[in-house]
Amino acid sequence: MDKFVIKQWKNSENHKSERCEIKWQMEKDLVNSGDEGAESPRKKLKSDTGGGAATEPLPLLAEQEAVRGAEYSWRRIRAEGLDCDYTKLFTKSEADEIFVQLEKELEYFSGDLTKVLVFGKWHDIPRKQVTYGDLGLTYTYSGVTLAPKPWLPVLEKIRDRVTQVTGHMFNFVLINRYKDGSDHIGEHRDDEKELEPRSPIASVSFGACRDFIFRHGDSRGKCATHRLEPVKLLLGHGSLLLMKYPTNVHWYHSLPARRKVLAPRVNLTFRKVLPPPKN
DNA sequence: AACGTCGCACTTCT
DNA sequence: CAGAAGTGCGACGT
Repeated sequence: MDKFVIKQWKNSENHKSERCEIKWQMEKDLVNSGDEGAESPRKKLKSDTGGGAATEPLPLLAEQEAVRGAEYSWRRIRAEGLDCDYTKLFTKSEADEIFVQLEKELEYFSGDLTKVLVFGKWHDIPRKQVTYGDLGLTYTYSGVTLAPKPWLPVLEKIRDRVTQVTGHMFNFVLINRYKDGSDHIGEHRDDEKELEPRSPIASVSFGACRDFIFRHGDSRGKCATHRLEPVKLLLGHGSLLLMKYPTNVHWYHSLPARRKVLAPRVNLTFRKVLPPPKN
């Protein structure tokens, strides 16, 4: 399966580095991404000694324990107004297979749907994007309205696993593909008005392991009113990050550039989108 | 607010 | 240890 993944990747159009380097990185990413947990292994990342800190070692949450027994171990990520749970959703071999299938079957948006409107200016987004979900829903984001394509079996499989493990149902998924470490997404909150209020968002990742950073809204800028440390996670191959209310009220999140990452990552954020208002 | 890019200061790597 | 590379984050835009 690894060979298949690597072959698949070598046929991809987006890279400038040596093939052997890419192959090596891909192997490394896939090997490393299986069990890294939510906390960065890098020493510079603060452990929970300090102020707004974040992570405790793996207690199981009662309701999920009832559903899945000890099969999934969860890491709670907590800070003031931040409430997330992280677990490995798929085994490495399951995740490898799904990743190959996603790379083969997903059809990303092109043309106008690859741009966002900010301050009256159109920008190409530094990633690829597509939405799938129940037909009739729409999702509007920075000047672009995205209509979902119909569910694919592989997406239903992921969605159903998320439901099984979290007890939450989702009718929509926004998919972002980061071709390498230069692709990224800036700080934002998922506060679109067509999201069901207080519903959690389930973020499932495949491929390269990437840093993921939360910053408290009031800690940003020159006149910050709070001084909360950013909360930094690593999102690994086959992982699930469940972002629960009220995380998205006060915390911004981003996937920063990581120039040394050479392999692609595909991220799926499952959401509960309200049906369009009747007119 | 938006959410991207840019520039600069700082840190980490080699 | 010094220069290069990588990162964090505020400023800016319409």
